[in-house]
Amino acid sequence: MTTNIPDIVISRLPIYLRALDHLSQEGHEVTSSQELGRRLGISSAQIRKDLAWFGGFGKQGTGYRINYLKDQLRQVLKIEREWKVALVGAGDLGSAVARYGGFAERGFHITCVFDAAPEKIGKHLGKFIIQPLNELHASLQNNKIQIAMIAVPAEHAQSVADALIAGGVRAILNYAPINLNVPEDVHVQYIDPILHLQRMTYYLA
Amino acid sequence: MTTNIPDIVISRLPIYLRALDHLSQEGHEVTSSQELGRRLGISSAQIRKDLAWFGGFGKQGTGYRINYLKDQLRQVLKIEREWKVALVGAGDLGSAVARYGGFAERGFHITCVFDAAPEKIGKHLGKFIIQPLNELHASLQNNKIQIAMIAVPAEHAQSVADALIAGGVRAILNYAPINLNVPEDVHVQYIDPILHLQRMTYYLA
DNA sequence: ATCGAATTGTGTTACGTTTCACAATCTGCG
DNA sequence: CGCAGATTGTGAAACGTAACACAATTCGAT
Repeated sequence: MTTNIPDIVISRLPIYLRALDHLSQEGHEVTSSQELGRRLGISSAQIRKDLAWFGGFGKQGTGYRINYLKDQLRQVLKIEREWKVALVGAGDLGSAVARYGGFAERGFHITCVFDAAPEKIGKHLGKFIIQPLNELHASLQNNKIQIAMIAVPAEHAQSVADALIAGGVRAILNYAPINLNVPEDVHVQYIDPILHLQRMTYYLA
Repeated sequence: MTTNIPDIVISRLPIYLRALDHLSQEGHEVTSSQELGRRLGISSAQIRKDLAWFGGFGKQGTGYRINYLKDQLRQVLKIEREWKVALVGAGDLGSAVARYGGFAERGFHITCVFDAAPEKIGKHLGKFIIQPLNELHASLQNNKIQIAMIAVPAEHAQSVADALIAGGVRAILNYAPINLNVPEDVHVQYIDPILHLQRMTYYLA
């Protein structure tokens, strides 16, 4: 199967999964594309089309068994397994990220933390020991790390990204407010709250 | 001019603006759609089309004067002014948000901080005093606040959003991992790093 | 056993977005 | 001055995405 599934479809699957989790918690065992759509503000047709890329997960007349659908989506997204994650930057933002328990809870385990500042090296950040950047390459490779988060100042983000990629990282979550240039086979996602705010003010009076 | 500009166009303007800031800092005075596009991984045609929605900011043969274009974009996005922002939730995440200086730097001034926990009320968070939720409505209206950030647990996010909207908020930046149902005239943006990570694992081996 | 209400999966149509391609214009230089 | 090179703004074409609409199926009620 060489079908090329649109990235925009992939981007919605985690959202469906999140909604399915909530439905589970509320005691539901079965749901429908309509119910999901109502909750998410997405048309039921789109949800069905999205899921159809990966197979027929539902039953006509009945809908979708929530637990089954969750398992299937987790497999599609490859999050039924655990992932190791490197964190670069142990400043305010990096520290907050390292202390946040939500990543490990969801199977993303921070395994290494790096920082450039000599005075921080060797100190603990949560349960991690901060390593110097010159150990980055070796640590990434020893731990076979494919995912990294960047929480350094914008001016250093590109060189950090280059080093991460050289060390084998293929997915980057970038908290630095700058666009990264990366090879085609490397995936980058951006988190910049300012961008979101600036996008909304346009619509305000 | 009742032209309805696509939201996807609006969403790119802050990105252009960020890149223009970097170009300024590097000493450039003029740029072109090509140069911008190269930096951002966006086609030059798209950048020109996007900007053309708002007028001819460039000069044929020459390109765009960076400072002029920045000013124009800031006006379009309504970020040439200062905005007051309310923050709900003073837990780990809320505290990190409150302490982060980047918002004020960009004209988004956190003005009120709210939390449900009685033991936090009246304490300082950075330079803000944490207020109880029952003061939310009055404080929003007194301060004419239109923008809010939600940093409470998922299960309380919807009711907080409802209260914010009742108090006059029209733009919400939601850090809680849940979809919010809001009226048509209210804008919501989401920040959930887990979603970004789960979206990238699909492409990893 | 049959009916009716609910719901999926999907071919088709409608809509939205991006890219192409080029005339128009600008600048600097000989 | 007049030309070469660069670059914008934009109509038209190509591409991508979402919505529509319905046959097929399921299930519970009678």
